[in-house]
Amino acid sequence: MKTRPPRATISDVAHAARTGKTSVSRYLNGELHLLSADLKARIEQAIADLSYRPSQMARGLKRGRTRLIGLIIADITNPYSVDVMSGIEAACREQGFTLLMCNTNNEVDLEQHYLQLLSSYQVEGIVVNAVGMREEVLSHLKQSLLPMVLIDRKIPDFPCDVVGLNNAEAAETATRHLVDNGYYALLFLSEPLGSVNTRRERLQAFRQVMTAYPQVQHENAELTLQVARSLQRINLHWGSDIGLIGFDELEWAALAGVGITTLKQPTWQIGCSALQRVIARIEGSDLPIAEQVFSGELIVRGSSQPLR
Amino acid sequence: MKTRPPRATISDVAHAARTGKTSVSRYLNGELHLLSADLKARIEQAIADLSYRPSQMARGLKRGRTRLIGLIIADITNPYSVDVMSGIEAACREQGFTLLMCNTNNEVDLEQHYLQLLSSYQVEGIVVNAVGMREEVLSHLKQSLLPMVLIDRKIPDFPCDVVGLNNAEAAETATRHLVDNGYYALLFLSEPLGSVNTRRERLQAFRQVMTAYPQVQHENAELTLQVARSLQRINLHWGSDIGLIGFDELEWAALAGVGITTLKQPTWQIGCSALQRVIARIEGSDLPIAEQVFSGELIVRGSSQPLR
DNA sequence: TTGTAAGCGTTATCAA
DNA sequence: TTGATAACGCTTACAA
Repeated sequence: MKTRPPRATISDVAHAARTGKTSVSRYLNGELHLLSADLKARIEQAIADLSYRPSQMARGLKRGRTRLIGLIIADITNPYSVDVMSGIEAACREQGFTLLMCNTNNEVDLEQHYLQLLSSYQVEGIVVNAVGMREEVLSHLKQSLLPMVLIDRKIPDFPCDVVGLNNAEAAETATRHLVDNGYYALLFLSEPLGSVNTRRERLQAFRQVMTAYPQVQHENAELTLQVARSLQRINLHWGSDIGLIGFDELEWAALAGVGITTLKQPTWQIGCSALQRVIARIEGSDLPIAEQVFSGELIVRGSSQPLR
Repeated sequence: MKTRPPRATISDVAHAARTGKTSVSRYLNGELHLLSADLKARIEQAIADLSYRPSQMARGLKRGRTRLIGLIIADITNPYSVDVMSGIEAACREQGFTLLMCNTNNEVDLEQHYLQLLSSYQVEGIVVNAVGMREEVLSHLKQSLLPMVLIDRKIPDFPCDVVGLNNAEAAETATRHLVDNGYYALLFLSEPLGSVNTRRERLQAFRQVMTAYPQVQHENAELTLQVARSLQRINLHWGSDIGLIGFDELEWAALAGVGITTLKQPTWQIGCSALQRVIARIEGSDLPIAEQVFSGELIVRGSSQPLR
């Protein structure tokens, strides 16, 4: 059993600098105008000598501000989430906050667990990356009274700031692209719609565009066996003259066959904005609850160019 | 400016249950045998009524144990890192620890920043996923006196527990596979070797295997312009009869062309073991510093099957 | 079986 | 300009 040396405390510093804790605290909090040059120097020296770092635990306890922000992610292995995370992380750093990341692995119990956990560490706000999160899980979040911002997905009947993609615009862009490229039958694939706003918005835009092109067959399918049936109904044989556009850019999209056309989301930007919004709430902003959407970008590759 | 209701404290609970803080604390810490059934019930009720959650800040301050573990990752967008992270996260949860994840983005300054940050939150130990981390950065870590475990990569001249892949075995497997499949000229590609043990170990195993096959041409190259030169020297034209094996399994490996053969690392397992090792150190284990290696698995796809 | 009081490392109040 | 001193919410001797 080895035992590590205890950290230096503010009292140690005060003692080494032959002064009181108050002055050291002032030094730490930038109230330098209250300190004589001499005292300032002594404190500086003592801190260096003891390589003292203030305890955020004690600080948080006393001030009630922990400078901690919680991030709840449904699926940490999702590339979209990783990108968003990266944006949030950068924004946190810039604003002097620290991120407590939690991965719920799409499990309801974990969701609860982490929500309580974050609360017990007194995070000042949370960002929820709801991509892939099941609905019954999201509803738990409503209980939390913390400043909170959702990413990508809204929670039905729960007013909350949301930052995400302009789904309608993006779906419209993608749909028109296919039509313009001469495809004569379109299939819209989606996970079960449920009350997930992103899916509904994309589908609605798709249908809207379709009304302008009565000659183009179209169909909607949930990602189940129903897909096969729909393919059959629009008389399309998988593997021959079929186009493909996916939401979310993928690292390997250019490598798979002729390349897959994707609709790229400004993920980093989304993460960054979400964080700024939480911080605004933490600082007490009472702006009306809002939805902030960003435009996507269509990255055209071989999969949406008709074969000759 | 909205103001949120203050959290209930242990005193509030004690008051509501008509008892003292001590009993509530005992209840919270599972010392139930010391409480009468009646008192236990009152406390339970009060906690529920106030939806009280103990403050980990105060707890950590008092006990000196924060149940926090820091994770330093060089590149959060690296799929390998994400997998490892996932394993660590699961192990943390099981052991009742919470993870503070930090992404250094391969930047030296951030490394320093996060090291101090983790220390100021009094994490009880750290795991460093050094994949992609520059050497001069790793050396900063030596300063930390915390229980620490490295993943994948060692730090030169710094004795520390390491968990990772059995690089020699893996490189040997991959090399033999190529030879067995009839390739007659092998090229070993690597980032600059530097003093990075993983790269050196893999290269050494490669050379070792090569001594057994004098008829097979081979060459080593750093991932620079030198690659082109080496390709030329072994008289190989990129695009025709060339095989490929990559370290680390990739989600899309099967989708790219004929598929890319990869050497899959047991990433999750590695993360999990690393965490268990840190915890052992936290609990005071003074086992000798050790290196724990796992075997990789060769996932054979088209890229290592010779074209006819 | 229950409760009182001291103290963890900070910051805030107030007096010197 | 400085510095005691009292909290912050919890755990833990120690008493009762």
